[in-house]
Amino acid sequence: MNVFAEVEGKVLDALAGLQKAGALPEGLDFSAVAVEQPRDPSHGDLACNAAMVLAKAAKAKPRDIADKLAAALTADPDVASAEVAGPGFLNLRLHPQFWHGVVKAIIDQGARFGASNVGQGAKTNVEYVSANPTGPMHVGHCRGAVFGDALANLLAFAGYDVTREYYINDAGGQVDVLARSVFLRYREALGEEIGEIPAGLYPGEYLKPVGAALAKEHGSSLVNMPEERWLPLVRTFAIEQIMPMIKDDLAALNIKHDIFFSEASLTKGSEDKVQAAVAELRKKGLIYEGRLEKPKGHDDEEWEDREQTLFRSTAFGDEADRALMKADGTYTYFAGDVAYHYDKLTRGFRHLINVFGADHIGYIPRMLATVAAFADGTVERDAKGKLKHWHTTGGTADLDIKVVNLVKLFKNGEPYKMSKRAGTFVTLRDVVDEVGRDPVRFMMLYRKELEQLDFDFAKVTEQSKDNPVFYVQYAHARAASVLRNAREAFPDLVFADGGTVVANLDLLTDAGELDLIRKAAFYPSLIAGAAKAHEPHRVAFYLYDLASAFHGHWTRGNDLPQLRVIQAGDRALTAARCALVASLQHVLSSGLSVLGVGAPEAMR
RNA sequence: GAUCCCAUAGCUCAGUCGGAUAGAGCACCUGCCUUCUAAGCAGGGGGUCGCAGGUUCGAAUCCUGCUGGGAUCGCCA
Repeated sequence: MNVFAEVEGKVLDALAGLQKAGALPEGLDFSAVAVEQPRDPSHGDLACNAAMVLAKAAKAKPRDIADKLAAALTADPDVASAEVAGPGFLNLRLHPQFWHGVVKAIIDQGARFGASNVGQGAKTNVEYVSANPTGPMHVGHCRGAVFGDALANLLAFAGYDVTREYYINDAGGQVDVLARSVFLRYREALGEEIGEIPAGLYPGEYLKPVGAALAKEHGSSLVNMPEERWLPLVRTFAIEQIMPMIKDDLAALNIKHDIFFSEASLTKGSEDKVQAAVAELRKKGLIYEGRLEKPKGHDDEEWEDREQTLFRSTAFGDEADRALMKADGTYTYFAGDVAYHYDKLTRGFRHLINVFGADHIGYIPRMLATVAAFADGTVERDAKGKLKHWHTTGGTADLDIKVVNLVKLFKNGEPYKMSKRAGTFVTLRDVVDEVGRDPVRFMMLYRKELEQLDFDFAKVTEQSKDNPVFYVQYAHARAASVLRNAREAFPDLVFADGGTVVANLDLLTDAGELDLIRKAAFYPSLIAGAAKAHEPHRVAFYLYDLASAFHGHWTRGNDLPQLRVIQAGDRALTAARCALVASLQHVLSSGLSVLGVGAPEAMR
């Protein structure tokens, strides 16, 4: 049940009626007609902009249209009043019974309340984390991981068919460095004195067990092999050892991907997927042999001007065409990504979402170009040819690139500097272990993803109203607590029977109670809007607002005992209020689960 | 050099598809605990939405040009 959609339906019906009666011309575009929550409660429960957006096309004054619309809507049994205000707003008030119906719907639908079908089951791929498999995850990966996961939850809840995917960069130079580092630890494990780890190799202690495991499996058989023989072997072994570490780190954040896609697999086996993808682009006339200009702003002594295989990404708003082959004849990283995205498209995904760190912003235009090229879509540009958005439109599939900004670490307000050398390198696991999964997840989402985020180790574990995580979880626990107490006061209290409310909700007459219902009723629209915009942070802010309204109403019961949920002498009223509290608890719990944050029954 | 992001209260930030008198938290001031969890709540002061134009019934929101802060640039992944 989405009250906004429902009331919008009433408005559209009324408009159609006016057209039939000749009060409005035929052929009007109603797509801009919207029903929304007015900011000022004195403007009613819901407001509609129909008269203003239709005035021009209908060649009528907004207030005249609004007057006719108001008259038509007043006839609706759910509508208590319809008033015209301001430049032509239509302010609607609905009967309490309508709002009571929302409580019934929430309890009836339970965890499904808020779920929608805006996604229409469209196959959607969310690629996130994709950290290099060279060691445990560090704190820098945290925000993208949580964001991607919450976005995937949100989209699934809104009716998209979501696949969570991780692209393993297991083919480039970095994994060769990993293999050499592990080989050193392998020799160490066999008793060799290896001394200081040479510059350019990974010094981390976490590679010691990997080296030891390698020694256990192969004994000393690799020691005298030439590097070209042991390297591929050790590389595969190391990645097989490290990916479980990464999966463990993700599990600590409650993150589980459906697919781990190996970059190396693109060129392994019988068919070369990179070649196939490039051939596809060539068919579209987007591959050519040519030269690139030397990049500016770099002291690049190794720059070599040569003819090379290029992808014409400038056709889609990129600032330069992009190389697909290195001088040594191997593919560039980008070529692999081209093939990877081609693969995603051939797997039938309609929507692709990539979560990038802010340090990869420069990579965005070429990825948009790649997907637009394969899917015959477009990348919107302004009059000067510059990129307007970070998503493609049209075609058989689209790509949206979400960029998460930096997280600045603090401890008690003091910047917490990370340094590998000083030993204050912070792993993701360190953070989760120190503050817990819920605070990490909630705080990472309590900010628009593109904004920088301050994360204070001390503040996020504070048990006070200054900590939004605690504040929202406390509201849920408080709801659970009052329901427990109500059952104690009335041991056989029943407010709902198998999802059907049996309490008499007509007893919910207090303005604060109705306001809480109105806020809860917004949840389905909030989910749909956040999902369409790919913005999970809206859910976090909504939950904070809802929690705040609940705490406020609760405390009013201090001064006005007649507002308290549990009324010792009045079983029917207690039951009705318990139904309201239970519905709020459902919404809080649902929103928290979209964010991947726990909803505790008690805070102690 | 080029490109991108950001700019809203003293601070940290929300602001739904362009909607009415721009919101919240912190901090500051004033109140509320023999009470269903005060781990909380209510009230108050605080604004040139960076600047200048434009679009329109209406702009924090869209367009153009500036200013300030941050990031990125490769045959690296």
